[in-house]
Amino acid sequence: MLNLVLFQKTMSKKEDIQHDCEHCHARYKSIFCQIAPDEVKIINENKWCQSLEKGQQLFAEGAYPHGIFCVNTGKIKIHQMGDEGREQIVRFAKEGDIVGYRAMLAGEKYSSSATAIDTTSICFIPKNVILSLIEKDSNFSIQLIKLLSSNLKHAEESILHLAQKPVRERMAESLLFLKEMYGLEPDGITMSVSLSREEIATLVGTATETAIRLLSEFKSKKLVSFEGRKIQIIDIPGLLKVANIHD
Amino acid sequence: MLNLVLFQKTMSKKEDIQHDCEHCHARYKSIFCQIAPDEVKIINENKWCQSLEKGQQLFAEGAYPHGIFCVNTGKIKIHQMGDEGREQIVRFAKEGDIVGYRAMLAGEKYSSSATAIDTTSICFIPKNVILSLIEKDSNFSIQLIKLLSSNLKHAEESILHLAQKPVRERMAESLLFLKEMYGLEPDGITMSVSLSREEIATLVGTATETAIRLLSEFKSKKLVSFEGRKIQIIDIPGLLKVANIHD
DNA sequence: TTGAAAATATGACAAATGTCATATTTTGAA
DNA sequence: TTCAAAATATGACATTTGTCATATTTTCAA
Repeated sequence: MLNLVLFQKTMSKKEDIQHDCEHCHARYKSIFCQIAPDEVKIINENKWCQSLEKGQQLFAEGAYPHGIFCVNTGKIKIHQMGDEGREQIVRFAKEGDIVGYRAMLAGEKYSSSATAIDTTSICFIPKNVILSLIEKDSNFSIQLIKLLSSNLKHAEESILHLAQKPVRERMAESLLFLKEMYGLEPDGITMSVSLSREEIATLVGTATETAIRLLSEFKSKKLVSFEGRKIQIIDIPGLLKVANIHD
Repeated sequence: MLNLVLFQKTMSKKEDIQHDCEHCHARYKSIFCQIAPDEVKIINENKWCQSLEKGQQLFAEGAYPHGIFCVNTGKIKIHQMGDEGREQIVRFAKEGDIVGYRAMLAGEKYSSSATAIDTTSICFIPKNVILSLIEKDSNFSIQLIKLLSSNLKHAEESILHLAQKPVRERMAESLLFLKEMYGLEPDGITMSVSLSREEIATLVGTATETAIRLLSEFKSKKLVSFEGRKIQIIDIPGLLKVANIHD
């Protein structure tokens, strides 16, 4: 227990507010949506909340996981470092998503890093709490299994697309994906997520210059418009066509 | 039950031998290695064994899963169809591996197809048996979770490599991967798995001609040698170097 | 505000990879 | 065995994509 207290002290900052899991809006959207009230209470008593500024790292490749993170509000990117020191984004997380669970469940070091791409509030839930929940609640296990299955499906789709689709198609697809993932601002066209050209490039799997050129091309073709990092989705059918997505 | 009997009749062929799960060599290597004897009995009574010739398809993208397949002996490729009708291999399975579980657990249609790449013997285990096992045995759930985690880790590594490594590096890496996955023949150098150049290309994520050229290059550099589809691994340190793999 | 650093943009070019055409070899069925 | 079809191999070339150089713009701290 002493360890945990020390750990919490290290992680906490003055501004961090400890939320109440029972009424947590993020929990209803998460894998914890169906667990018993008793279990919610246990999580509530053992969890630890933390705020992250945009750009702040949650965990790093190679470190050992001590629990999982549940995103309360905000946006997280999961990324890996390639040979030439070039980052590759492999997944995103938003409200209700959990992060850092793959390595913890496998009992391995993190194979990816996680970094906030917006102001983010997360809760940390210690490993022993999760493991005992798996033991007690088979429905929770099924939620976890479905989550992993969904991630695996998306990852295998990415493999297919990286191997076979040209960069232009992947760029259009990535823009549509970001729109689905994080939605639009109240104006109905501006994407809620704001990424640098370099980050977009590492998501698409291309050079930063190529990403910039393609975005400019899409702008001139009136598929999107942008002012700096604020990107507006103008022509969804057009983007679907460029992405070579039909049905 | 009638449905199941009909299904089994459709799947079975005269030559198919019904193995005994209790002493199954493949089970010891599988996610079923730790389950209780009672559960083994239930699986044994409900499973159905089937033989597949090289090239025979086990299931197809878009179909609905009714259970999972456990590989007894042989080799299976998991592949997806791309836009231009080009196949992409996303995973392999061997003795003790289970196949077709991702879609079944997620309650979705298959997102990939599975095809034997060698004479293969598999056992089919109905969905209800697996689901009740998850419910009863949390240790089994953990095995499943670890399996999915491992697949996800490999998939995300593939994403990184497809996005960032040149084809030559990926080819060397794929050859080393196949050697690890399926091992070598008794001579200690010939790879046990036999794939067409086209299949190797769809694993590496490149054009068939490029795959052929790279293999010829590796042969001339004495990294490998081959006679048709029988590939010998000659220089492992050399291949590791070409693959840009260090530590 | 101002200036340096970072991010974005664009051109010119190089390199990697894919495509097409066409041999050559291998395979498998008649 | 024999022949046609499929697989493998190779050259020539086109295309895509990446790299490098260099502007231009934006950002942010002093």
